[in-house]
Amino acid sequence: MPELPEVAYQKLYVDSTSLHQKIVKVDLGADKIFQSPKKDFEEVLTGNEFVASHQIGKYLLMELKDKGFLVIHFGMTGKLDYFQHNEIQKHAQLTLIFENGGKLSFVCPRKFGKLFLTESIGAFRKQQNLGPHATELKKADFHKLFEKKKGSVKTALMDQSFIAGLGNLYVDEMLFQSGIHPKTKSENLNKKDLDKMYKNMVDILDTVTKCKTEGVPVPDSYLRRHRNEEEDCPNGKGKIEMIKVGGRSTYFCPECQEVK
DNA sequence: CAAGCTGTTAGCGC
DNA sequence: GGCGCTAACAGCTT
Repeated sequence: MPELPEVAYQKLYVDSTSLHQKIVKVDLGADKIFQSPKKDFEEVLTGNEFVASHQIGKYLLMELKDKGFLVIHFGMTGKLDYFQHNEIQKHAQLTLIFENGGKLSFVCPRKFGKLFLTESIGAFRKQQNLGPHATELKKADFHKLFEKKKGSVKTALMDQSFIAGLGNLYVDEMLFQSGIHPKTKSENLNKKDLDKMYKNMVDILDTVTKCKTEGVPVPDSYLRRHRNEEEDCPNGKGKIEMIKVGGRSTYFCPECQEVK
């Protein structure tokens, strides 16, 4: 589920289903999900209610009426499920039962997700060493960030302490749309490259979030739709190739994305 | 059946 | 300390 646009979608989902309802019961799943003792989650959440939610990068912070936040990191396969019936999904790791009979599960089959309790957003951001949220980053600050950055541009963009919210899929998309080879060294990027990357980052995150909430696919011009080796590049010439960068499968078009 | 996957972390080497 | 690489985590899909 989880890069910035998907988490933004989960935020809307939870805002529209689960705010301002008293939690009457808490069911807890696998130990490894919980970053504080499980009994703390039970104590803090029981009788409490969500009043708002916030997002930093790939983290969703649910603000509690009686102080603090429940923080969700979705891992690779986490998602929220709000329901009224009695069948709890198979891999639910946390289920909250509200006073009105509604229930909210954090479902996470691969158990790469994490749940935290924290007192403040600032403290949590610091603790996790999170960089600026990608869609709140100003153009000038984006340029500034790259002044001191070395190594491959793809690795830089994936680094959550550098910029929070980008992952494998949308970093590939940004670089594709910007015509930049993923192995390009950050120090070799010029002003124009950075301008393009910034514009495309904002565009892509915005467009994908909209598509997600409207339930429509992303544009066919997106690499996302053609992320297979040997597939034709949506720009017309070239075939998509796969290489490893920073240990992650990286798709790009050798015709559109030159090495610098 | 083996390999790959939207994410993160630890450990190693340079 | 920074950067690159690997393995590990766990379950489902191809």
